[in-house]
Amino acid sequence: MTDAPLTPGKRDPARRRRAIIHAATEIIVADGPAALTHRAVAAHAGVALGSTTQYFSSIDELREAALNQLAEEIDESLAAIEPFFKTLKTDPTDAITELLKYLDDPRAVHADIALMSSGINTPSMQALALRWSNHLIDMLSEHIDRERAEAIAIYLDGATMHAGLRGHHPGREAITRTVMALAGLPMPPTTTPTTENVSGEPKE
Amino acid sequence: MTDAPLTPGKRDPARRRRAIIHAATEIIVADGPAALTHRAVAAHAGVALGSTTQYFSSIDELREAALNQLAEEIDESLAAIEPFFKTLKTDPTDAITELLKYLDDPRAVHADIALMSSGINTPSMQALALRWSNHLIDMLSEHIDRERAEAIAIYLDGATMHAGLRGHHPGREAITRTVMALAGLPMPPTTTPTTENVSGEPKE
DNA sequence: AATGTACATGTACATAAGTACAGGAACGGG
DNA sequence: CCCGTTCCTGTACTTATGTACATGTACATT
Repeated sequence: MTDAPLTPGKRDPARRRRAIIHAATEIIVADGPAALTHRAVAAHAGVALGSTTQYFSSIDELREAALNQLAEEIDESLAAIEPFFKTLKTDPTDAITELLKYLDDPRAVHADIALMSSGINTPSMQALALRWSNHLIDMLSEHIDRERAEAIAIYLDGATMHAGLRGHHPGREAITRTVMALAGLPMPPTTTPTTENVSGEPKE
Repeated sequence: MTDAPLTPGKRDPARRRRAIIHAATEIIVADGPAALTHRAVAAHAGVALGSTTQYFSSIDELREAALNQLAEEIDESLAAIEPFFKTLKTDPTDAITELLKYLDDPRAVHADIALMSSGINTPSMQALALRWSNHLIDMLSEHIDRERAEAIAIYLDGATMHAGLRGHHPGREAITRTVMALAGLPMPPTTTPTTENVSGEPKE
């Protein structure tokens, strides 16, 4: 379970395997699933080329293992967010704070995008790509109806893509208003007055 | 401008170039930007390998040309949708119908996803990936305020990813309700009674 | 018809990547 | 200390791909 660097030559299959998968996730997060090569993983993990082929019967299996790892991480983040949805209706502040943590985390954002990209072009990865989305919908469905839960999940997927592309998200206020609108809930009273525009007319 | 198959050996640079770009777009749409190879393009376009290297100084330039073509197509679809946004506030039916045409078109959906994927991992493609999103936001901003326009654009990006992954979109009714909620507008009166759930409580 | 130019084709070569494997090193048990 | 097993390493081979280029072909010009 330690994260110390591997000693070359030393026998430690479990840790070596983890180091290889971890290096693979970093490459995928940085450059996308298509950029994964044995040699890049070996260089990044500090192991010999042969080690990257020993634990996985093909590069596709290695990629799959790395994507599974990323999906796992996302699932854990999601589980950590879940409790905060309980107060979504009364005060969404905490739930939004947790969502922002995710959108502010480049690794999480790019991991999610890598999963979606994989699911698009690799049928066997579709289920994995949809896992976190389905999980989120299920969690939200405990508190709001399913159609709205799906709408919020879809919006957050879009927000993920935008965050990945633009390097930033729409901001706490905008996201709060959007999620509340999708949840069919009124905005909670705020201490600082909001510049809400109820009419929907353009401002300028 | 004709689309008839190319005659091998015949000299027709302009059409050949278009055929190559078109073949490249089909490969990108089908298997993603990373799957593009000169040989795949040559086979798909029915031209010699050498022809695919003649018009573009590198495979990256060919990919870029193909992605530009796809962005062009999306821009045109978007321009076709624009007029229908004028009645968004009074009756969104037509606008939603146009959006559904896009979400129901696998080529358009996968083209959009390919652009986003490229923008994620290739900085020089970011601007292109954001073009249609920005265009849509500008169009919507003519009728609703900018924050809501952005929210709708982000939701539609998410809907695009979902459509690509699941093979279907949430459905006309759900999309209509979602877009209206994001626009800050009430649902228009319907002939068939809607099963609207104003409270936001889960149904079951 | 002759001919030069621009285009098209296929081959050839260099590089990169996946994979196999032979040899060596570490570790556990005698 | 010896030895067998398991793991680690690096090299070598095969295939795929990008790219260069020599050759061939169509077509415009004369």
